[in-house]
Amino acid sequence: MGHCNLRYSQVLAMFALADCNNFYASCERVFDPSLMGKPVIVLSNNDGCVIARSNEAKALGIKMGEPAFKIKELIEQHNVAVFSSNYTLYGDMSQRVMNTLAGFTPDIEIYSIDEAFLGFHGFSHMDLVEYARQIRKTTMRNTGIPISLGLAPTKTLAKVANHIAKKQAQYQGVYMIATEQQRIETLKSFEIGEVWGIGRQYSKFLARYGVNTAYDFTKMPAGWIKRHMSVVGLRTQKELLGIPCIDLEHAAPPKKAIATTRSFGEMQTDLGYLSEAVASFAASCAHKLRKQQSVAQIVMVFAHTNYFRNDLPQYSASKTIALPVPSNSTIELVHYALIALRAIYKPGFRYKKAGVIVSGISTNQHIQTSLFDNIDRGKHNRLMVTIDKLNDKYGRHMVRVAAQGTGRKWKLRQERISPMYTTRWDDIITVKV
DNA sequence: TCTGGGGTCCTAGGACCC
DNA sequence: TCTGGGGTCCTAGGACCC
Repeated sequence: MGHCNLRYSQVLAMFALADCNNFYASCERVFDPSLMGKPVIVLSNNDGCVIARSNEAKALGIKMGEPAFKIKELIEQHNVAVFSSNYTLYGDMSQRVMNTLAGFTPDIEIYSIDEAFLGFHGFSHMDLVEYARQIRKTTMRNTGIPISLGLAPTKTLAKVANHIAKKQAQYQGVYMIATEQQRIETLKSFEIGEVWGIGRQYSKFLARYGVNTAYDFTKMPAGWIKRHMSVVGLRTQKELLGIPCIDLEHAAPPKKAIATTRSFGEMQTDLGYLSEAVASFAASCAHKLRKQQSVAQIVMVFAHTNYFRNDLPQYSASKTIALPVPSNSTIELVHYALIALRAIYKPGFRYKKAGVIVSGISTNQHIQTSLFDNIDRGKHNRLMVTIDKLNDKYGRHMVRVAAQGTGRKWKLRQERISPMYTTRWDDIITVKV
């Protein structure tokens, strides 16, 4: 790109990153317009810490990840609206946003619940900034969710542009890095720690070498970056230079690991309690496996005490078990998860969190059966299909294996959950019994 | 009293093989 | 006393993301 004034869009495909503003907080506001212009926050599981904030909440100085109990006074003082997280609602809203975005280009990668990359090639004749404004307006009209768009010739630069679109009001939610000159100007005033792929550790490290802006980073020798930050850092540098290295990924690849982990509302010492929780986590992993039509060979169970309680004895352990045959059967996964739990459980400690992670994942098409496999897998599969159908209709925990218990005593604390606005109850109850 | 959950990728080092 | 070299696989740990 020798000519400073040549527009990228004339020679390169352009990327846009569309990002929902304060997504979870915005979702809650869509269904309660009286909250417009007011501080809104959404809390993590167990109502533990802040995971989303409206602009007004940010202005009050409420930080991301801050424990809710520490800002109790601030909340009362400023009448902050507080919500427990409602992932069903956010998932539905996300789909609506993504459907709208997909109407503007066939090239879309859903990157997370609130972000999508859009690809524009063959759009060189168009005013992309104007087009992005339309996308923004249409999304707002269709879903009520405000979004920001950043445009640039690489995904990493599109992320930078998006950040500016969101933070600097004068751009009204749309910013494009359109020329080489603009790229340089933009990166000179962009903190390195805000760059996609540069986290806290690398920021600290880079600062020691006087690298403070994204522009500084582009000026470091490639060999030095590779040595200290691996090929991943090198890729980030190239992308910041305007050389595309990361493509759109259209179909989400199947997951390589699946986890269900939770903190408990209260610390627990009892093996019985832990067993019910772990059994439920394993059942959830099995269900997620079946949903993506895969099986897992490895089951890992972990449990640990509360790291924040320096006054209490600490314990943390995990146990990995290889299954004889890869499986997605709730019955089998629960069985092995409980064996693992019993192997690590030590009485006397107060456990705060536990989880199940399955890996060694493959498609469930052609399973290599073991000589010693004495489980009727056809029968298991049919049972699992039935369980999934019932749970889909009657709720996630309608049918479960005995080990999960019935009480859901380890249930989350969710004191401020919003109503299930987007759930269609008529679908749920019209079931032939 | 109260601090989330679910993922990915890369590298180094050890085991093992020929 | 001398004691190769190259390859693969696995795992743990560390970085990152939303």
